[in-house]
Amino acid sequence: MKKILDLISDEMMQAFEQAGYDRALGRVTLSNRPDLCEYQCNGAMAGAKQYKKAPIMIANDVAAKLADSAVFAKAEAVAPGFLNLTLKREFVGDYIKKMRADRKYGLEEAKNPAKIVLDYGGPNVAKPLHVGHLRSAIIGESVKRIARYMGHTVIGDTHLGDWGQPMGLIMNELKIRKPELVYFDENYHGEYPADPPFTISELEEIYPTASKRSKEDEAYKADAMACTFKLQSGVAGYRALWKHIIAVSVTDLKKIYEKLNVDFDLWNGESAVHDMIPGMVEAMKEGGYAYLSEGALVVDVKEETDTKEIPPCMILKSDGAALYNTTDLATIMMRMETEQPDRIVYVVDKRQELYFEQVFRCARKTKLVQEDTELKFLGFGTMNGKDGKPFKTREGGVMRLENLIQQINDEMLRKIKESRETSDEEAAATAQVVGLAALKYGDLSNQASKDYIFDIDRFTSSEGDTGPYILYTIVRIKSILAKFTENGGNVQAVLSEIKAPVNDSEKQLMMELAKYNASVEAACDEYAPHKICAYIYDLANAFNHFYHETKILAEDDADRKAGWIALLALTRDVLETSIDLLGFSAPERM
RNA sequence: GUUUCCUUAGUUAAAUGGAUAUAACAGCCCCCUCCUAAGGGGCAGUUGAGGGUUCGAUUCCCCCAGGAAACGCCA
Repeated sequence: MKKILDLISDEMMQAFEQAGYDRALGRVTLSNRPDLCEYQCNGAMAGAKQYKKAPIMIANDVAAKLADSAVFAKAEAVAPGFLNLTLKREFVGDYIKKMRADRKYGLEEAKNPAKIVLDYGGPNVAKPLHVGHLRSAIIGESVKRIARYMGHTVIGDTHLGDWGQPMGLIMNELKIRKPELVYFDENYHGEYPADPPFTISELEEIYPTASKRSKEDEAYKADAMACTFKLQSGVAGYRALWKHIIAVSVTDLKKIYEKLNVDFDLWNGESAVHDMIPGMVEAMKEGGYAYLSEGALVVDVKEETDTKEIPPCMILKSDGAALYNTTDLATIMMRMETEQPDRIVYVVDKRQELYFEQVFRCARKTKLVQEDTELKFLGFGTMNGKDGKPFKTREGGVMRLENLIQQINDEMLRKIKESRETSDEEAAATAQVVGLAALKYGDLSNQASKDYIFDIDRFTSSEGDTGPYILYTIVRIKSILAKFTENGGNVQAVLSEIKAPVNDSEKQLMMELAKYNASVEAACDEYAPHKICAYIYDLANAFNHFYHETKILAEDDADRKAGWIALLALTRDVLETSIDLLGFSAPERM
């Protein structure tokens, strides 16, 4: 279905053409002055020079052609040359009626669906998720859902950190604590136990302890490196132990991601590409791309158009070991082999932008990807505390994601109990649903690339531009529809009864609904979930305004009432589809 | 030091080069015999400084001030 703005523009362009002007001038935009008109066209001013004519004269010529337009109730030329437009009620009602009948509410899927690998999440094995992982998860999940809804094929890969030094540290510490474990007996050749020799909480305690000690104790560090080496070279006991670490961690990670309503198609870790590294490095050497510099193996990625110095991309450290770059490049290689994506998108902290620029250039130069494979860095800003500095616990430490979620839920629960009589059970369930919306909306409503301030009071408030406000609006609609059903009405039966709007707030609501397809499309093209947030906030506002001015269930005219019920159902459907794209949902009551 | 990004109301955030810069929160004032007042309506308050391009600049260019980040063996 065409976007409403395109339909309006078509009508305007035709008028420009009929009046003897370039039709390209007839592009219409949303009004900047809602007090004066609904839509506007500034083409007359743009064309003034070309036609050596006062803008107002051009605008008058065009307006004359629109006198009996089927689209515009009013099209007037205003000084210095604006064309102020008001839509016909029938035109708006008709558009919404068609939108209702459309499977995706008027949204057209992408003409060239792409296969996209989306790299987000980035958790590390044996380390609890902390607030730093939050944005990647939330933004990535939403980008994934939006792109899929637009018809693209998206593969979400968490790119687990499961291979490097941390693994060696854990194993070494474990060896010290429990040397009797069979995994450390290199003469053992039997089956290894199926149950892990540690719990997740032990694991989470072991890593920081080991990490700290390795910084103070050289011998300890050397032992840990030896463990890393044994793992990477395939010593059976170490591999078996490592598998336990992964299994225990991933189970725990999945639990928390589930709480966030985030899931991945692939749990490939850095380990998955380990075996590809030697071949890849060799190919880079043979291709004449990689050379030794200061002892390390690097690939130059400078380009003539650079305004800044881009350091070469390091492939191997001077001790010959692989590093982050190496695994990322190998991961690109693997993805190209297994998935052949058109696009690989990384949802990563924006501070890594230069690093990824190097990796992308290196991948391109060494032909790991095809020329038309798009590599996209989607950097996000930091979540800050109220002091404007990166978010910390009161003690100054890193806050675990679990605790953050719990804080939001507790606050939500407190608010629910304060405002309404409910059973403890229902209140707790509602608090979870609304809490997640508060958290996600609070994050996603900001431009991903910007830093933002995490403010629990603001996010959980139902006043203003917040998740709870959106949910409350949906719940209100559901409540009316439920009452309608209770009184013997049938919502399904009246869905197609949408009519031309009879009052202003109804028309406003319809015009907001009509922007749905354009909003989702823009959000997808620009990887910008915040555009969907802005859209549903406007829509919720338009609905609440309409709600206050209109007594829906008390309406005597059955026809009119049916139309309103249909409008409500559509509003609910659009809102619920939208929040699903953002990665949260609404309760039945709150 | 070099480079990049940012600077909008008291605060947090919006605005393909268009009119009187848009909202929210906080502040002040109204509205529940009425479908959830977790709502609605109203008042007041803003583009860091200076140049330039343009009929028109928050937006593009230059410069200054303030902030953040990145800058080869961490990820």
